[in-house]
Amino acid sequence: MSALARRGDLLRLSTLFVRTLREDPADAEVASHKLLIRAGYIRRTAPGIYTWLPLGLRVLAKIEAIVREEMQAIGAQEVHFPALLPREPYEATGRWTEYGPNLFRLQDRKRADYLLAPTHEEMFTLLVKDLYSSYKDLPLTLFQIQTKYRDEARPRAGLIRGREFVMKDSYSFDHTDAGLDAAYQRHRDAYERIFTRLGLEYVIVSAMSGAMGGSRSEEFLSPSPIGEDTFVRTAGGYAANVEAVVTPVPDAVAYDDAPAAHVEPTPDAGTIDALVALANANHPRPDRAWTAADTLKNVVFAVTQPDGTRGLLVVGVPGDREVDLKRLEAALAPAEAEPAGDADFAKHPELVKGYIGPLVLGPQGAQVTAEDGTTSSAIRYLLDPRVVPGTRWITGANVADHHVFDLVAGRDFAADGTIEAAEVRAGDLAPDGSGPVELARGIEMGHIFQLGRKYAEALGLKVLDENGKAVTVTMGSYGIGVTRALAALAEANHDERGLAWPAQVAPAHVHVVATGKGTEVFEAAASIAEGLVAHGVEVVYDDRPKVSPGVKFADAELLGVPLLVVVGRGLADGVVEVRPRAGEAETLPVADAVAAVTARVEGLLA
RNA sequence: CGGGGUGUAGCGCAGUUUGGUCAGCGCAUCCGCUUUGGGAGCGGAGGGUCGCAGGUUCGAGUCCUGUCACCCCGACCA
Repeated sequence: MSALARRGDLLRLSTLFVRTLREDPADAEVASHKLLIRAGYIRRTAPGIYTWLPLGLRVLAKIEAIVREEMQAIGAQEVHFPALLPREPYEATGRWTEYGPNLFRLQDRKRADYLLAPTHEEMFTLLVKDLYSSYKDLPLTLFQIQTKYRDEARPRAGLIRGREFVMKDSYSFDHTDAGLDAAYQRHRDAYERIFTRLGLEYVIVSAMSGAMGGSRSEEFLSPSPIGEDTFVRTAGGYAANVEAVVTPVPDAVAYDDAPAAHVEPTPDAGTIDALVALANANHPRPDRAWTAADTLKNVVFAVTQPDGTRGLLVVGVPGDREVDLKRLEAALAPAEAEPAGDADFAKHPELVKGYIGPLVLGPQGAQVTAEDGTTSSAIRYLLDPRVVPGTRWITGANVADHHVFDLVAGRDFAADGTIEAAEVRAGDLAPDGSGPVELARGIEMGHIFQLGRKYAEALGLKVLDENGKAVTVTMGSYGIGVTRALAALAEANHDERGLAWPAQVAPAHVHVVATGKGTEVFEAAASIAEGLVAHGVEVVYDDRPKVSPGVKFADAELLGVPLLVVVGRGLADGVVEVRPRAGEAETLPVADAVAAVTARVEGLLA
């Protein structure tokens, strides 16, 4: 069966609402942004907010159609919520406040609070609660393709990160964990089909479910240097967002022969570099030189919990690594962390800047007793997983200008736990044993995760099970950034001349150019264009009469329609040219043009 | 929120240091003629309260004060 419709669309450039620009817009940095503006697909309306012109809207609709088909294929049913929502449901889950300044808020004439939805978990949950009450109704998967609003602090890169964007979000509802697993896997498979059909290279990386409180979570990234996400992968198949990378834990080391810890004067060694230099000068190792990796760096952060309480956290990492704030926050979510300020240090005189060591931290430091009788460290101390028992360190002695040497983990100090906060570097070993990782960047186009019962609990979504007992429903949440996928497609499919869409999402299949003077070329070109349309092919026809060939070719390359048909000087010999957007031209007899080009289009869509 | 930068015609820019033929250039648009296989030529035309508000001055894109907006780099997310 042909992928073509019964009749295609004919877009005449003489009347199509488009104006191409010869120069890049000044405010665009990335290729997709520049080209989508230059080719007349979108126009900027406000920061991070874009108007869709006919060509852009056609591409968007094709992407949506593919997403919709594949969602329906896994049994998901489409619904559509308002983008404008009342405050109450978001109040119930705490997100009215938790979402913070990223939430677009407004009031109606009665001063009632509303919001422009950044995502619709609450609404889906409440809708199912409204209609369903039995396990027999489950499993259920609902989805919508909706415009979402987030008042991003910094919109960037055109469609890559906008304040208004189109997202497909779906939610699965099950009463068993096994059901959730199955729904998750169905979505994962569907996403693979979607991105394959879009003609987009993708990498599935494990992700942090973070604040959403789920268990399993993966992201679909389009590898691209302009992507905002950093991920790691190995030749052996491991792939993870840097935030989710797990550090392999080394074996514990025997320390029977380790000398006792000893404090040494280290004047002006407040930095790791200075410390290493000084250690090598004054306390050389017999076997090799000291390196930064022999030092234990203790970095102080202020951590703010969602309820507003603030406390100090010290993270201990090998001195050759920085603490990656993104990884730290991902590990601490939903709490937020920031480097400790002068005020924090002032409250804790035991923290001597540049000379902080484990002996005043965590279990070694002061303890506080909570109302319920449990005790915890006054200054929480978490270690990098590499700091295993038996490892020896040079680290701060908590006295200005002094460090302690041969401080042995497990013998001389302990911590309140470990944390994945150290930076990930190329060459680090993957946790699954598949070898060293490489780092790359990608555009996050999709995210699937097992939400669990968080929203169902908060909003009281329960069903009666086989025993007539009310059980809380478990949910999965699955998103695809539709407008972002369009931008990722533009990023992945362009050259210096313009866009180059895969046929499945291109605004049209064929771009017919009539060049030359005289009415014959235009009559022949129009006849071919109409013939193609009659066969179901979507055609852009450049019928502009007084436009030079150079302009027409340049516009064709800018617009990025996959096949170009040139009707011009060859007409005298009874031939026209066909050439792919990035490929060699070949000539065809005029009489065969419609059939041959139609066949090529069908080949591209297959 | 921290750092950097920019606001002059639909788009891209010059002019601001050194107040006074400074309201300009290219692209785009409109009219006429020519041109028609790689962003054409000639002639003509329309279009800007120089981000906004005060101030200095005989005179302000130009100097002063304030203010707003936007873009880029870092902390958040589809």
